[in-house]
Amino acid sequence: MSSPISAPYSVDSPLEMAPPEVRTLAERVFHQLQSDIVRGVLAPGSKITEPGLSKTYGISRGPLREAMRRLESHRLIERVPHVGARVVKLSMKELIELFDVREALESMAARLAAEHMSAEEIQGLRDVLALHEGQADLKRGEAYYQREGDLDFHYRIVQGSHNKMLMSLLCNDLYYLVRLYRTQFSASGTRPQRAFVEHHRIVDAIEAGDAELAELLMRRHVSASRANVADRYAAILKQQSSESSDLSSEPAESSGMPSTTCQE
Amino acid sequence: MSSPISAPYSVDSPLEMAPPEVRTLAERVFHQLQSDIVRGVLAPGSKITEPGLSKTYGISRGPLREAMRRLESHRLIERVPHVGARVVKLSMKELIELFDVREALESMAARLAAEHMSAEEIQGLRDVLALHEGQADLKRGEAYYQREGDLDFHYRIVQGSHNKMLMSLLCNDLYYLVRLYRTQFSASGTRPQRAFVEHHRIVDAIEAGDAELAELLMRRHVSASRANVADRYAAILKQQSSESSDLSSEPAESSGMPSTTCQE
DNA sequence: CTTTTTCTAATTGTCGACAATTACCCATGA
DNA sequence: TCATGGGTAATTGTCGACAATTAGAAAAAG
Repeated sequence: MSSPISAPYSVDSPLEMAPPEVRTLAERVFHQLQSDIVRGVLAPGSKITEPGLSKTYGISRGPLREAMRRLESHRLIERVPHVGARVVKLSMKELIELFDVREALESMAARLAAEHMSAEEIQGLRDVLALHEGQADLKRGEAYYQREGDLDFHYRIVQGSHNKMLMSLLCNDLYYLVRLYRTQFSASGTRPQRAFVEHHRIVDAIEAGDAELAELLMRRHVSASRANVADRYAAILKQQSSESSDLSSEPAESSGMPSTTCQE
Repeated sequence: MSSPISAPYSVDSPLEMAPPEVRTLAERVFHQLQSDIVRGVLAPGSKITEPGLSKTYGISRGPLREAMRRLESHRLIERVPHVGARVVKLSMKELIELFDVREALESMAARLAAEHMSAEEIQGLRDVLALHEGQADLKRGEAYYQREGDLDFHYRIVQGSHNKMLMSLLCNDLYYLVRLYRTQFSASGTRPQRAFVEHHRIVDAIEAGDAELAELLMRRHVSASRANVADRYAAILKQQSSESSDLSSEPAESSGMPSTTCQE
């Protein structure tokens, strides 16, 4: 059913990697749904119903509910008891918050990476960067490869931190959210080129073992990315409001469904 | 069944707060299990079986599995397909990692709290601190109230950050883990007194709106706490190894059950 | 006595059906 | 015309039973 998307690049990219061992139905449908949400097949804010998905994927509601529970804990869908679930739709405020958390966590990852990354890991990082730029030069596939390549870069640095707690938080909880928003707002203008430079500077700092510099550069890098995304979001929001002056982009407060409940 | 533990202090503590609205069986058993694990009723590393819990709590396996899924995503239990689940048991390395992540996240929370906390919230913080110290002076209940009070303090600062993503990560994912380890290693020596002082300094910085200072002080505070915990852990580990020289405290690598899988 | 193999029992994964709650539509009234 | 009430349909929550997989013990071979 879910044929693993054979990535056109083969530096064993951690993204879209064929799920290690999908031995249970619940896991399979979980990965399928995760992919569908992240790639925009299931639009943000759209309501998803158990009988519907049950028929769509041809499985019973049991495994499906487990998959949905996992999606909920990964913040990809939002559920309210006895009502239903819908694909998460980040408001601009929440998007900023996500990047703020990323800034704190990834700058820490960069510092640890500078301290703990092995020569092989650093070489792998450079390979990703080279591949990444090569495809960007070709100007083919536009922003797609750039986006995935960028995420690959961050992914590897987090892995290089050798901190499993950090890896779990960033790779499992936050990156899928980042990829979700990226289906909507891709980097624009001169941002990609500058991101390239920043990536190289970060790797240089890591290779030199300069933890402080790596941390600082990563902090700036994520911060710049946040500013870019905020601009894009504001622009789109402005465009939408000029078309129809409703405030449908902030359903968190008005509707009865809280976007993120802290005390459950 | 699970009578909400009526806390002896009543500044509407966010911990042990009666679950807002437990309308579904799965939620109830989730909170019950969460409490049992955190309080040590279910020992770390002990295996938990679905039929067993099903009989214990008198419910079917359906809601139970949902509760276990949620516990898994909150890192309180670890599951492997077709094998079973067991209560998480943090190794020293993982404990350090947890505190490292806390340091990055909570220092960020302190900075944001200094920027966004209202006068009422700050007053609430001071109340918690006063209550906290009053009970410590009484020397009654020993470390228990101190621990919960400390967590209350951190909890409120995170809330004061007004960053829902941060609140979710810290309050839902990490604090329960912190509480779990605290059932094993309570603060020792002169650490509680110094923690008091540090708490006050942090609140002072927040009240003064000094974001940078608040961030720095919180970073040091968590770092000091980590050092204390590491010492305690090492001491206990040494004691255990002198009793019986097996290496049972590091089951993550040897056994087939990985402690934290990043790419699932 | 050790090692391998097989078998049994227990546990997990999956399914379909029923009960409980909610949302929506329509009728009735002011 | 709008608000309010009830009723119906759909969705979610829960349960028990069956199938698939694994762990452990017992038995057989070396």
